[in-house]
Amino acid sequence: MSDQGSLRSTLHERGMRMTPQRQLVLDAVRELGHATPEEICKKVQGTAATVNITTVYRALDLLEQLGLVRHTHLGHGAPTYSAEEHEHVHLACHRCGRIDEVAIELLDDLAELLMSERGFELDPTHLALSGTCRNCREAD
Amino acid sequence: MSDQGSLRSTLHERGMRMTPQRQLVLDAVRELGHATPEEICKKVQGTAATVNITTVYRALDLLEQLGLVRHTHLGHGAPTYSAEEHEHVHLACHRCGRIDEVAIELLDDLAELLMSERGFELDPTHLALSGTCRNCREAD
DNA sequence: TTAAGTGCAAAAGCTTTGCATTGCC
DNA sequence: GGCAATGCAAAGCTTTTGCACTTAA
Repeated sequence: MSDQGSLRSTLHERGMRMTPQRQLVLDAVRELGHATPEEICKKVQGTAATVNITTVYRALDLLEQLGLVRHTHLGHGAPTYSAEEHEHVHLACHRCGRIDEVAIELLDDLAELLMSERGFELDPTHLALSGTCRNCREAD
Repeated sequence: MSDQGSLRSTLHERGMRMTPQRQLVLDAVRELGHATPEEICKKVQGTAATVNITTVYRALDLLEQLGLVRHTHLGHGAPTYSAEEHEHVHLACHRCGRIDEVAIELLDDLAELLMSERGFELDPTHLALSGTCRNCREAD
């Protein structure tokens, strides 16, 4: 992952800057683990109350282009953003909504299979796997 | 899958009916493969122009409760609905948006692993796997 | 100076809700 | 008649867009 300095350079090459708002959004994403744009906005507004949710959306887009954050569809509703170093596969229970995480290596075999059979390069962190968690199954 | 008759009985037990609108929605879902509520609505309106999108949403909810259709999040934006017998795993290319399908058995090993390690019962049809398709990779 | 970045308001997409009307049983 | 189902309009929620103002290089 790029450090502060190289991030600034990357932005500078594109005629862009690391503004306080963008830094706050990045900090919030890193701190919150995975969070919706609105949650991120709330967090940011804890420090800088006037930051608008529009700016949060724009900052998230930019940070995603830069490869610093990514978003994941954990289930219905809003996507959640997480820092790039937060590399897990998400398991979303569609009964209770709980999100669990497993090591990304669990998908290695599948990824290889998809590549050899279809030429499809799997991005295992982008979407959650959906199903029923142990608790909910046992509650049946 | 239940046939016409048993479907009617199931509905009847709940004090509900198989209305023309619901039948049209079910037909449209089966015919279209996977389609958004709006696409389904357009299709239905080809036959019965006055059917409202509200009714489509309500019919889809009901048909999903009855296990006749299911919805899948193929990526950003609207979910797509497909008939229950339409059992594939979806591969969504996040570059070009193309949707490909692979046999569900490809996930058997993974499903078994998740069950034994986490007690998580995978529902492989609910969410698409995200990545980059061959065309887009070769276009690099 | 000037182009990027921001905030605000409004628009846009998707989905749900409230309510009066319709039509089966 | 009574209740489910429908259509319509309006509201709700998330996200995007347009635009004028601000600010850092």
